[in-house]
Amino acid sequence: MSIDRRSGCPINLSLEVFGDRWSLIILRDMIFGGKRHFRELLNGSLERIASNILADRLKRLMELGMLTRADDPTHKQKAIYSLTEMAITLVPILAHLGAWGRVWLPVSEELSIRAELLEKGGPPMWEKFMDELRHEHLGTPSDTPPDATVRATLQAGYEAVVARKAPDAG
Amino acid sequence: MSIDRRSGCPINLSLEVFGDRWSLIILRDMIFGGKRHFRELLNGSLERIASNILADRLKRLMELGMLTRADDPTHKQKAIYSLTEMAITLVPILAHLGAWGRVWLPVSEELSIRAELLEKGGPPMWEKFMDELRHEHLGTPSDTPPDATVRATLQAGYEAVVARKAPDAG
DNA sequence: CAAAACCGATTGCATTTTGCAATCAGTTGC
DNA sequence: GCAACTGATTGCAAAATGCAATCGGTTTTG
Repeated sequence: MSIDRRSGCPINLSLEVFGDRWSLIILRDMIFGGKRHFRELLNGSLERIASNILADRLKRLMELGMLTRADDPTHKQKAIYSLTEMAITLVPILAHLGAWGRVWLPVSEELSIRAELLEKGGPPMWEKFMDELRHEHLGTPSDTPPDATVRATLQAGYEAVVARKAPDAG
Repeated sequence: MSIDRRSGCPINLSLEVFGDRWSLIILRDMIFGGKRHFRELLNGSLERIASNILADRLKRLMELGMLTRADDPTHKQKAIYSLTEMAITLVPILAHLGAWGRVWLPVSEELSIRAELLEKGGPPMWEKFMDELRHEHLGTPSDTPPDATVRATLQAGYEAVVARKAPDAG
């Protein structure tokens, strides 16, 4: 379950951490979707992860130091998963990954608007986003009002595209 | 063999292209190691890829438009694999991946010096490297002398570390 | 206060992918 | 002519994945 260490190459070691089809999807949903609970990740992801794979990856990501798990005080069974600093610093990689995919792959418009905004925001926006994630997951202080967060900005962009594409829904 | 399209999310689509343990290793060896032939990739990689996996991934990467294959005029059996623009634009992602791995994972000193130099060089160095790769793989013009290439710079850094660690070898 | 919905998983099982070693037919160099 | 090398392919065991059903417990609902 832990890391292979086929070689000490940084790219290889990074791939051994998240070089699979699901680990980064889970982290994406936590980072951009704000998901913190098992069921949110299970039912919320577009790619329909299976529950045993999700359980396995959450365990693995915890062992690797990317996530921590805590009991939810409001519900005796609920677990809250938090990103560690190690996972939060993946933001620039996810931004690049999204930008690359947007250029070369058949992305859908509504799902790529976030990547576009994040790319245009550049490193300053990524830094701000990482600070927000540190506040949210690690409890560090922050003075960003809840409606001016990067996540809210990305979400607003997404909703604007959806509204434009289906103007007379409802 | 081709892409799954579990969703149109750019991050997901990117993962479906190289979200496995070997695809990026192969591209890494072509980009940083200058490998162009099957046997070079087979015997050259530190991680000891199996020949069937290598054949499978080369085929897959060609189908996805990341590589092209041409006959080597000097040897009727030899194939030369070339990066496409799609693959060359992975350089910034590989640079970030290496930088992240260097911070968080137990990298070896001699194998991470390249990542360190590439990180310190920043986007200007990445652009220069991509131009060199375009020259090497796509035949576009370039006026960089062969000894001043980014790859040569990275290689020199690697050899300096190796020499320092074993000063009286040979 | 019982039924229903929800909680984070776990189990069983079929399918797919991986990893490894051996091998292939053709080409080249000596 | 023969050994070494070329890009692969084959057979097979082991591991990972995908899917559906289920678990024991908690909370909400009528």
